[in-house]
Amino acid sequence: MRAVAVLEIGLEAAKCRHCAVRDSALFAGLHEADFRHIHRPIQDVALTAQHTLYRLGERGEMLFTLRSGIIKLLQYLPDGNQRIVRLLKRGDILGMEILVGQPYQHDAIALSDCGLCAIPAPVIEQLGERQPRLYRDLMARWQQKLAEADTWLTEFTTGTARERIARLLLRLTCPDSDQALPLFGREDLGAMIGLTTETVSRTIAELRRQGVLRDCSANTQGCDQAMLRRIADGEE
Amino acid sequence: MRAVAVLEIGLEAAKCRHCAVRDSALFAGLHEADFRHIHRPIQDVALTAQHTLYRLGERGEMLFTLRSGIIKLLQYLPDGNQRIVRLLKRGDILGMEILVGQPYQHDAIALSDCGLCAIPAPVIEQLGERQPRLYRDLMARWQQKLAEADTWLTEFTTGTARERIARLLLRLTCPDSDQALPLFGREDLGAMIGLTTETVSRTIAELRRQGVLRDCSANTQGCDQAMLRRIADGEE
DNA sequence: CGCCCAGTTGAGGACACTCAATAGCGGTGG
DNA sequence: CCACCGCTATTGAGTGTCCTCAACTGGGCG
Repeated sequence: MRAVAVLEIGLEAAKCRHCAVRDSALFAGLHEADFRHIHRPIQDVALTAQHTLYRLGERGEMLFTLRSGIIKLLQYLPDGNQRIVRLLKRGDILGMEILVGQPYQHDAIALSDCGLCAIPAPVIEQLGERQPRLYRDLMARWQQKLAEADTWLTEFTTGTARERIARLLLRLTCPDSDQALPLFGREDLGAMIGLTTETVSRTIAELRRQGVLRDCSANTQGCDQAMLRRIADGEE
Repeated sequence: MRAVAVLEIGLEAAKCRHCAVRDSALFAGLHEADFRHIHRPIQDVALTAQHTLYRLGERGEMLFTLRSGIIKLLQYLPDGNQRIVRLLKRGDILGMEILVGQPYQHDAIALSDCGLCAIPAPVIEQLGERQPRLYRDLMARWQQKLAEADTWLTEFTTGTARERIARLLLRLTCPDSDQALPLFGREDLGAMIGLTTETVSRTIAELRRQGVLRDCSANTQGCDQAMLRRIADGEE
């Protein structure tokens, strides 16, 4: 399923100044004057759930800021199995590898409907010359992604299925900081923590029976965070 | 075991020009003139096997270039178990997180005797102002580490013990590109791929019985790379 | 010589995987 | 409107792999 659903709408760069995610986004540190030096269009992209933004190995010249929605980054094993190596959420950047001359390193697929900004790499390079601070921000982003990757590795590949799922649910809940969490497909959940869909399904069903999870709405679950934390730490 | 074995020898920065790993190291892109602007000492550090270079959570101001030896980066699970998230080899940089104001993110422990250069963070910042290219190199390094982390995740957390160990052995062999590979302790091997020491031991013993591995010298093994590759891909 | 540590091997059991059948939900077309 | 289809989630039974606990081996070193 290719990115047929990508809508492209040319935008004045000036709009970035008032972007909903400007503070958390790449341009947070820029001054008003800097925006005048953006000479190539930054495009608005809408990506519907299940569609692909880019594929592993493609050479592109765009990087993306995620304004809304959730995107998964996929890698593949020799045997064809796939593994989700990261989730991206509001404010995150995708495709930074373009800046250092590499092709995209993953398949990027929307888990929900998404809104993004597509930024041509040359724009970043131009801005970087006037505002070296942009490079520091970029380095900080890379470092953050690296730290996340390390945590992902330690948390989601060790311990029992029950522990891993508890950790995953906690991590999916935190961003909103309340107790609601959207449940993705069992297959996706499995691909994040290295378990089969059946095991994920069984474990989640059991958590529900024990009252740790409660149905809220269609795809949302309420959860007992304290209990999840105990399970995650192997105390239960 | 703290870094009691660290020997520090003040060096003239000028020596970096003739460093054994200069081409592959951080300063590869610098010109002769740039070296005159290094005003703080870059120190030579020797770290013996099993000793700690820095610990998770410490605030330091040094980053390090690894000239020789191998270093493991460790993270911990809530239950106290540890996981090796990355291996560093000749030419790699440790502690880059210092540059973006973070404390060290891992325990860094030598797997073999190591030689390093300790570079104060301010030196990088000074050089970066005259040579923006340094920032690009740093970004490329971060990206490379991130790609490695993703591969590590996909290769070493999926499939049977046999497959994972084959993949690990291949990855440990490749750097030297011949067929010799140093075998670390079983416990370390297990911490890299999420298996117990017993399972690692059993699997390696079996590979030896099948002739895929042969004893060479004390800690070195010869291996049948073609066979390992078949096993790694799940064909055997 | 005997201790200590790392690696090896064994037996038993728990856990997650595989294969397979069933249930629930939404959409489509008669 | 309802029957049918396809897809996902759930559940079950049986098996295999890996973990746990424990004993044994062999080399290095005091």
